[in-house]
Amino acid sequence: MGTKGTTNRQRIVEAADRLFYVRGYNQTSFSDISDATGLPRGNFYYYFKTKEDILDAVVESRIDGFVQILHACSQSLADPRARLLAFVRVPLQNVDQVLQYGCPIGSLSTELSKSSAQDGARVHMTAVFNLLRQWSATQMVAIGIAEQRADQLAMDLLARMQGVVLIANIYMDAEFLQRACRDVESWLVNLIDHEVAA
Amino acid sequence: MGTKGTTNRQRIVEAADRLFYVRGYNQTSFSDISDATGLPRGNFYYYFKTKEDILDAVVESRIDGFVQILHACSQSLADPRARLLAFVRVPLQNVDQVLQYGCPIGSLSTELSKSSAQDGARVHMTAVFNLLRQWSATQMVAIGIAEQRADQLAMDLLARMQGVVLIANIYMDAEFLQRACRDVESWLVNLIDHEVAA
DNA sequence: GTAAGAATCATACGATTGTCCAAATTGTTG
DNA sequence: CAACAATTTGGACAATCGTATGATTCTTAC
Repeated sequence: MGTKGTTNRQRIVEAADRLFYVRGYNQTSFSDISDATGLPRGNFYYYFKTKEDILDAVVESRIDGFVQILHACSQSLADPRARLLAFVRVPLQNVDQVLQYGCPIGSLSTELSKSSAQDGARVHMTAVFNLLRQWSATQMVAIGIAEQRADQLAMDLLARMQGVVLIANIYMDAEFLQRACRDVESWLVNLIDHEVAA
Repeated sequence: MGTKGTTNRQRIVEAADRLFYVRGYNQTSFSDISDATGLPRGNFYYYFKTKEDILDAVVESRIDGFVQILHACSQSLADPRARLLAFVRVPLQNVDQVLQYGCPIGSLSTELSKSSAQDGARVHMTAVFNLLRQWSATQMVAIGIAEQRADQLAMDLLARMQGVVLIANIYMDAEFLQRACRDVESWLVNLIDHEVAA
């Protein structure tokens, strides 16, 4: 079978993934992907009918990546609290990228929420948020928080992290990123204690 | 003098302002602005040498708008606490726009933080954030919070609001927007009491 | 070894992009 | 009215965009 084929397809998706993050979706051209991969432009249309198909593949790839990461996190950490705290610390493990380009999910979702592309892209991208949202809520339920409340808190957690990353990106302020992440951590700890006690 | 000239220039800036918000900067073409204003494309280059100059004018216009709003807020509300609470409630007064297009400042800043445009645009756009940051910090200092701590809290406030608006936009969730804004409100109130007491 | 199909390549298309300019129009002043 | 500057206009520009196609190479099965 196409061992080389899937390789090339994967190279396209990987290059597009990074470019969509660094330069944005609309500002990434087929020439950019061509330059990044070394593959000629015409080859793309063998794997993808349109540019939005590449975006869909990138989103799907990101979802797969997160699924793997979250799965590995769930296996290496038994305590749901520890899992959530590890999740909060994710931005601190890619400080430079976060400061330069913001959150890969948040920035792309924001771009796609503009009324330029079809609704398909917007819907697909929110799937990534749904994944993180449901995973976070699941951990909270495991701690002992009611399901409905857990979903609320999961959205709050995503909102806080997105806000922190956005401001850190705007100001390219590493110090703020670290401090604010710690604040989210302690907020989460206090909140869990308080919620479970009730 | 150019009474008609400044009018046309203003019309361009106003149309660009809305289009940059609704469709994004990169996805707004000169044809779009031409269609929105009824002015021919060629006319833009009498007032602006480049597209980025239009962006600069839009940013300047937004700064002026915020300066006026904040000034009016400072005059109508004597209590700094009330001013901050009114600031937090701003997203609730433009719910539909926020849900559809997100925050005018945050989304545009995020777009410009990508490595497509020159640094000039990025720097100019952060000026809007600086305005809100300094104003918020000023209110907190007026309440009795130390200057350095007030700046930290101002950034936290901006981060929380940005996060709430971003998530509300992604999910187009009006209910979350209202609840989360109230949460930020109560966080702010509790925080002020706690900080001032110390 | 050769036919069939998958995969790769170079090239070209029409549309749109931001940019620019040389006339045409308007408005102001002597 | 004439002269001059300020403003407006429509079209043309090179470049790039996403898209598309026909030919070429590679892989595989019989």
